[in-house]
Amino acid sequence: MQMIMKARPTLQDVANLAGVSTATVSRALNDPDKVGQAARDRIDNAITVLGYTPNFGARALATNQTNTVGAIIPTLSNAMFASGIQAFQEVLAEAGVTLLISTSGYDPENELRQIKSLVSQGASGLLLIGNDRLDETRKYLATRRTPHVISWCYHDGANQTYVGFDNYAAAYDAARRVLANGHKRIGIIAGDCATNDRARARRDGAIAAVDDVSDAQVVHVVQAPYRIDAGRQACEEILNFANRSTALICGNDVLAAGAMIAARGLNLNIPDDISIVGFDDIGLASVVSPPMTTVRVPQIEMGRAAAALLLDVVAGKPDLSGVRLDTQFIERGSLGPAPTKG
Amino acid sequence: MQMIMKARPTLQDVANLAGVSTATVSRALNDPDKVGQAARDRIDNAITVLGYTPNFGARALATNQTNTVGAIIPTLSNAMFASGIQAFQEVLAEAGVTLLISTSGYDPENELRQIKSLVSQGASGLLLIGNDRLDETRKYLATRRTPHVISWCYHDGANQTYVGFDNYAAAYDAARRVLANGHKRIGIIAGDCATNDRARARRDGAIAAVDDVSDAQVVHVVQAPYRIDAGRQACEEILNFANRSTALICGNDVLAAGAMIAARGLNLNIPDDISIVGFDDIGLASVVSPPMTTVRVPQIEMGRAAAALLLDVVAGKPDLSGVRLDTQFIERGSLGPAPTKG
DNA sequence: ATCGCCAATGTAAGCGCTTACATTGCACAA
DNA sequence: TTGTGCAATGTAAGCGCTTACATTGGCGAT
Repeated sequence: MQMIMKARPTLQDVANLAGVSTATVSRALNDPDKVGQAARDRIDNAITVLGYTPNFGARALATNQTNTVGAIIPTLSNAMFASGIQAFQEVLAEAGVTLLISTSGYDPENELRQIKSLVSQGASGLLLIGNDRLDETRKYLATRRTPHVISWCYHDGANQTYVGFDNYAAAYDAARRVLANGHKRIGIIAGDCATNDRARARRDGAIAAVDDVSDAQVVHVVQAPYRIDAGRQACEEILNFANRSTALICGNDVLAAGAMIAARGLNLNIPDDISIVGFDDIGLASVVSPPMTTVRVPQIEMGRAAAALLLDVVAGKPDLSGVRLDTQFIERGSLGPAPTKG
Repeated sequence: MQMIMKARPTLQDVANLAGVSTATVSRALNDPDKVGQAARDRIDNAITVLGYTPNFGARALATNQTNTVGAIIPTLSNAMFASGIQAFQEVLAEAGVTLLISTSGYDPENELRQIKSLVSQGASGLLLIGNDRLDETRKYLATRRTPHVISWCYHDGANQTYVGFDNYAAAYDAARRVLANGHKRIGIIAGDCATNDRARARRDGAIAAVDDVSDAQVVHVVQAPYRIDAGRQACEEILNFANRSTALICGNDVLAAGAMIAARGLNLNIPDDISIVGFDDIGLASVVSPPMTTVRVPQIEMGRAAAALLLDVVAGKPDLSGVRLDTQFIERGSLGPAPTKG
């Protein structure tokens, strides 16, 4: 007895089994109302018997649409991106759109490469993070008229569709809160600013806030990649100076967590000896002790909004006004009044 | 003056501009050696002038391969998955393969739906997490002969390709270490076991270890979804009993972090009054205080290995033996000797 | 009984690419 | 000079699906 190894069944196979034409099967699949009850039943049956699944390529070719969008993010290792993307994907899935995902590792060249790859893989829209981008990338996007939305940041007026928040303003506000606690000597542990406009905006926002207060000053500004150990090391550097900062404003929670470890290592009490504030409010922030004061970023909401908007943009809806979300300063135990001079 | 809005250029357009046939252009793209220098130059030029990008659907249709694989994971919100997937994606990208991603939210029905969706979107291979799966899903995979690897767990002998670790054994080992510290009364905060074989294995492994020691016992076993607040609540429940556990073994670090908060809330000292151990060793574990004793899972390595193996499986390599990775018990401050009876 | 209309279905032409096979022409050997 | 062989290129047949257009037949109106 010979086992016939049939290849993946096609529309034609289904049509044959059901005794109808391929057109009818296609209609039964895409627009059931157009097909009679009897035929529909036979078709449904044939489909399950054969285990038929439509061929994506063929469909894409015939309809000229892929039902697929792509996202290029710096890294999934950052919890903030991960949960945002999670929300993003959920909304897409509800709309029957599939997500192609790729990471750039904060490298603009790599970002362009990934963009090209995803586009040629059929992404009909793109989610991009932040504003630091090669000119070539912008040109590519423009020439192709590739629909895209930019997230995790927000800017007015630019003819771009942003779904995000104002990193500068949020950092400015956070720094104000710190200053309101009487701190005069501020240290800043920024993220790696080279190819990261959000990190820059956060740093600059904080610096500006301090500069706006006459008797306060930024004593140290260092940069470190978003890793705990980097945060710790940066913090150790800063704290080893005489007359050190009484408050540390960090580029994100991971950095701040590293800083907290460093401070503890130096036998400093948080917040009595030194205050530390983070940014993002990832899960970790509320678990460390003391709980971390930070800036809550609406990751989930941002992901959802970005998906909704991208879907609109891809569908050619004319409204590309973007969405600006609010951040919230979350005060927890790691921020306290400036120590009174001993 | 009228602006002619040319549609996306096709191979044909490139061929016309370069004065060659489409076949030659296609060859120039896929197998440059087969094309003369002169023609190749003209083609390259035409491509950049036109801004040509190959049409994915057409290529997929013609070659019957998509260069795309899919991953269905429970959630990206869990740092462990996020960083594993990150590694997974990086390896794929190096191989020129694109990743379709989807989340199931630990729901088997949803998993099946997502699998079907990704397959029909052209995924030629799948990364799946764990072993809890609808029979229908297994059947679907088998009928279709959809290449797939299963990760985040490991089993011998089954004719499945696993890339992961033995959750049961790891939990058993962790519990042994706890017992070695003299603890006799053990509490277990397991993850949600209903549709999660890893959570079950971890719970059962820990229970078995305790059972294997004659004078120790499991005093409480509760389940909680992998969320900090759930972990805290579960812990509060457990600790409110008289004669409570002296050590808590948790289904993952997030749960353990919640437990630590609860313990602190009850004014218990960790580890003097109560020891707490987690599982996964996500970033958070080393940041909390005291630092968390946990089981390190080789997330990155697992992601990379899964990608490599999936690529092989898709390519039809016969060796589907799978990869078993080791976990490591990481002893930190949250585990201490059992308190001596006051 | 006839006609017209419309729902149900079929026919067949692509969609943009790859590739087996056919053709061309040039370098080299005899 | 005439073949030969081979690299370079062209021709054209699909890949599996959608869809505009054509066809069919049953029903109500006349």
